Amino acid sequence: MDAEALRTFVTVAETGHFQAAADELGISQQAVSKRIAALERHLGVMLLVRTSRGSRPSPDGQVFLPHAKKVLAVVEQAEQAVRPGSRPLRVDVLNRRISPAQAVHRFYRSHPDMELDVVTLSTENAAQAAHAVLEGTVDASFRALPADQVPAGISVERLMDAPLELLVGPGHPLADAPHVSPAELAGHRIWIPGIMPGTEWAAFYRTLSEAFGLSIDALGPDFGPEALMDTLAESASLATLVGSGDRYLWPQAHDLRRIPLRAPTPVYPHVLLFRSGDQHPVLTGLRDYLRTAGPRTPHDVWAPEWVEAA
Amino acid sequence: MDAEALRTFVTVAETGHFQAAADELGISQQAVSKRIAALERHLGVMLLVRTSRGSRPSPDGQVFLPHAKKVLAVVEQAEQAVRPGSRPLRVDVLNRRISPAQAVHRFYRSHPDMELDVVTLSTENAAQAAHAVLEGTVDASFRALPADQVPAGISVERLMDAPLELLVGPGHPLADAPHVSPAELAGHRIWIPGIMPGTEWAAFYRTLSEAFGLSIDALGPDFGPEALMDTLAESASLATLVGSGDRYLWPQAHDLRRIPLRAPTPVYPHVLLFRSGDQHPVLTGLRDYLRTAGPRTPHDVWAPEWVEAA
DNA sequence: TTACTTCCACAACCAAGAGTTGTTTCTGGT
DNA sequence: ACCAGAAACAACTCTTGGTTGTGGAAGTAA
Repeated sequence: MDAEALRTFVTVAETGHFQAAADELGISQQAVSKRIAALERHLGVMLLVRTSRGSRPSPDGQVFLPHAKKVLAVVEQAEQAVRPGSRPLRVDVLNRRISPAQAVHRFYRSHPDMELDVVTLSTENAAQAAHAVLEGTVDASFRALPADQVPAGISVERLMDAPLELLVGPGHPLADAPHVSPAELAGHRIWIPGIMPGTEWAAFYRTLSEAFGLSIDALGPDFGPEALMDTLAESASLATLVGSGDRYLWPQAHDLRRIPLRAPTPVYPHVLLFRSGDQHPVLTGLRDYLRTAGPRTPHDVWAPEWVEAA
Repeated sequence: MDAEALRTFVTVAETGHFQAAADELGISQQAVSKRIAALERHLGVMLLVRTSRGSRPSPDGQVFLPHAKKVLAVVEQAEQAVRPGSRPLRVDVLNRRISPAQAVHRFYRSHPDMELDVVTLSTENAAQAAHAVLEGTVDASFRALPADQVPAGISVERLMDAPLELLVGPGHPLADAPHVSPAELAGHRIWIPGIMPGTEWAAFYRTLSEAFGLSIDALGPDFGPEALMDTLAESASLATLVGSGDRYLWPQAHDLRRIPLRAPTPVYPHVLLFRSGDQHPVLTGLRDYLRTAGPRTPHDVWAPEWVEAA
């Protein structure tokens, strides 16, 4: 029992002619004849009375007609329920303060009709996030997934390189530097509490420290960004790294300084993961937006080799 | 969008395994895989999450699952609505007194579960009744249709030969004869009021009268069977012909006599018309019943040559 | 009647689809 | 490292649904 057969029967019943139904459906009269014959054979009853001036439903056809319409309506509802774009796009971000979340927010403000939800998966690492995308728990996820860990069925697009900035208190030796190079950071203590082993951002900071000979300290409990900033503000030697687009609320209150890194500029490569072939219009809209209207990446950037090339 | 595809999806969702669904549906695992893939391609979304321990519905699949079940239920209702046997069989008879109506009545009494309606079409003749059958207005009709007038799509089965009997009043010369041959009726006036030209029974009586040299008088208005019997009872010369199984209520009250015709026995050949391939169980039941348990036809019968042979 | 038109079914053909078996890949458990 | 289970992929066959061309039945007009 095929929906097209039912649609054909309904069309013939409504037009009264096989040829008219064929025109409406864009097929030949003979195809209509075959479809009707197959449907009648399947049901075991004659649905249409053929005359030399057209066709009309037989008594059984009159009984069947409303049922056929009902089936078509229910089928339409079923397709509508899962049509790509019928529900908001679910985008996963590591946390709501980092630059991808800000970019998604900008996208939403400029496209209010594009429905989306920003969620934060409690996944261990990028590979697990990729699985969540694959399973449909979320539709897309901003991660820094190593290129050789991209599972089948997942597409990646490196849409945002977030330049790193040094965050220091007013007593720090670099507090008034207009910018600083990664190599100049060697010897300074960089403290990033709360790094969880096995995550892709742990791997990012490890690769970064190895590339420039930095000492990045991940020890100590993570009491949250406020405690971190309190500590930074009072310390003359501690510093931390943040993304230039990250949204921290109170740096001004502590007189903290953001010092851009240059020559080269280390960037955190935010890669968008999504199901290959996903046709959700908000997904394509978001990708287009970030590709064109996203923040401009400076020249002379550094990123781990293991991320997918742009 | 095929019902089988939906059924496959529902089965996989319920069993959790492609192979289990394949077993349940009686197809191969690969066929299930193809059906699901085609459905997902049609809808544009992924419905099932494949793992190494089976499959479960994705978020979109969970949304789609109840819709799929709904479609299947509505399809089942639609098929049920026109399933052969789901409505009473409509059988047309010339009128409710003649022997086919009586036989159908006996069939119904011995098979109370076989639902049927006995109707009387106001059609002109057998050819029009055949059209009514073809169009589904009725499912079957007892007629005496000439073999060369059977339209395409109509099957015929000669199920009942109704022997004719002479109906006379007590004063008629043949009133006390145990039986009479058609040839002996030559010279007697046989009066059958209400014969309508163009009907197949008019043709029957014409053929009969020509075959045996009878004078069958069709003149005069038809005041109904009661008036006919009144007239017969009072006449010493008038006679009429009735089927042996016909049900006339008051012959005894008028002291009318039924004289069987023999050597040969003229029979009215009641042929059942029905749509070729009609699978209505009551139709097959009725045909079986009449073929086996119907009234026995005497030897040495006469019938018009133009009816279909048994 | 005879032609002509309309409407649908049938026949032959062709490409796409749906089924099959055999094989591969992936994953999780031992 | 190996093995077992699950689903996908590949190659093939055969059915199906589409096409074009044609034919038959019924109404219509000359």
